[in-house]
Amino acid sequence: MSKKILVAVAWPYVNGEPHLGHIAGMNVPADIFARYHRIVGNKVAMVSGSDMHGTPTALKAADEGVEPSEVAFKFHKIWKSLLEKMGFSYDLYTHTHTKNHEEVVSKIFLKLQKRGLLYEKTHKMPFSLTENRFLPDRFVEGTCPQCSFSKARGDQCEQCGRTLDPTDLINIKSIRDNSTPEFRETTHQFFKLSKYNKILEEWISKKDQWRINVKNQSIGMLREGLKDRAITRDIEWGIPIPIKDGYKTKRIYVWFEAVIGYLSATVEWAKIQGDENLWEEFWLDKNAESYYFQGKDNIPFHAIIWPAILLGYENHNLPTDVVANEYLNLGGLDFSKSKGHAIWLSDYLKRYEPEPLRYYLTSIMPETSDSEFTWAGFVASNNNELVATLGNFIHRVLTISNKNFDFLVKPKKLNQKDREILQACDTTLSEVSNSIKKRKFRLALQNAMNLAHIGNKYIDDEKPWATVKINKTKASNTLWVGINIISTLRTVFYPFLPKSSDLIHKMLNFEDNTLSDGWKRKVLPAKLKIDKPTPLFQKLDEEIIIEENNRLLN
RNA sequence: GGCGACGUAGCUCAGCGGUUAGAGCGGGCGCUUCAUAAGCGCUAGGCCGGAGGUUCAAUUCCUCCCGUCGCCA
Repeated sequence: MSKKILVAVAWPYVNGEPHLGHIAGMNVPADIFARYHRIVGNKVAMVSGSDMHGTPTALKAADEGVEPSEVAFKFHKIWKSLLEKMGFSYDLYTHTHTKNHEEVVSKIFLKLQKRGLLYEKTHKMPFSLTENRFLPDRFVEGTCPQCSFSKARGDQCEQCGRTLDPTDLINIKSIRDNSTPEFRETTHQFFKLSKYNKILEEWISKKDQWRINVKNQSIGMLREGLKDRAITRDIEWGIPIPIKDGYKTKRIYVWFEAVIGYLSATVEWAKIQGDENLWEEFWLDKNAESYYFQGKDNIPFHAIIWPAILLGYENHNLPTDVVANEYLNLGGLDFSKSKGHAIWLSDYLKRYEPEPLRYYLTSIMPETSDSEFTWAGFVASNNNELVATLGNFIHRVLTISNKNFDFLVKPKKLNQKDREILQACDTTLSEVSNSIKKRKFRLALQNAMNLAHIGNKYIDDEKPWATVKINKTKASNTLWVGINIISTLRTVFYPFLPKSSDLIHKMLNFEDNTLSDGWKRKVLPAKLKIDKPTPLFQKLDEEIIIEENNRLLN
């Protein structure tokens, strides 16, 4: 029974490059999940894209004196290419500055309006007299009324953390030209979020598979009560508002339209597939499942706001799960760009392979609490686990086979131990499967790696390098079982290390690829020729720990 | 300030009312030598953030406090 699985990955702001914190929290788990569902035979649409209209992007453009589109497209290209290099298997990675996205956003906007879920309200906003326009919250600063910090922004004070409204600021100034703005009335569209308070609370209460932080935070917010939110702004960069009068100089506010990207990207993907209605399988079929991967800062948008929009729009599937990760920190410091501490993905990829990083980031994935990236940890994980345990197991079995046998043939009779090992392969398949299904990716990786330990112990116990001299059949049988383990490792590591899996696949002279063999222990050909293997993973020199740490200090 | 999560061995984390708190990695010791000096076994290591409380019994439940992070005001 093939299921339909929508894998929705958070949309990054394109005001900078991806760093390791970004991909550890959303891309890595999403890709594992998507690849797993594909290999078990489910129909997957993994979609995301760049959030082009985010305030940070507009702000960066303003800082550099260029158009927002220039910044957005520049970083969109970078993101897209780096995500590809990491082997993330997006069915579509698009962006929000497309005609298609605008159409879908407009359609939803108009539907909500038609259903009486939007209303107009006027409030006061800072207006720059020198630039003749309204200033976004982050374009003004002034003295914080709480802590007297002189550079508090219009949305928040960086010193005391208080959230602010521009009208709260004392001695307000435009950060663009230091001029003093005046407050003018402006009219905006508000979404009746409050209408969905109760229904969302009931809906989330039933989600017993959701991670505890996601569920409790959402319920907490709902108990406090939702407030209606403005979904338009006085800005030029963004999606135009499909209202004829009075909204020419305004745009849809980014938090409202970016989440719609999940739907619009699926629609775009369907068009590219040549079947315009294909998106409906994921959004209208009530048996379809949808999983949203993102960082913990994004929980309210995915667990409350997006579901509310979907409820207003009618009939579209609500999230099956909102898989929010905590943060990946660096040496105890935040990975945040603004604080200047980051390992950029582009830098990493200049020097190292993608898969050791996928492995390490999965092993320390911040599923339940913040975790820490260290170069020492990275090197240890590569050298001790990938190379020494997994890579070496494969290498030793293939080497002994290649040196001693022209062909391995299917054993006539297996002993008790051999059968137990084959059983362990099957057990591993189901353990990894269960862990991934439950979105426990760290555990799933451990389940997979455990089979390599079992394999190493089996080879140690059976000593085929010795038995080959006295009992060639026994040695051959052991190696045959060993190849079964390798073949199973190829399968269970596929969601995590797809390239490596396909390399193993080739080494074993199998036809087609890992994906096409499905999630099961492959029935091996009766006669197996084993070539001289080349190591799967390379050891890293411990020197790089010092090198990389020095780079971080600069 | 309010809400939420987290705080358990050097590191990454499990556990969550009940015998001496677990795993992987790292450390130490031993075995092995087919393999990228890889592997296997054994072992050391912890007032389970702090203070109270509930209970026959608490790392596990409750309260308060401290710390970290996120969201909201």
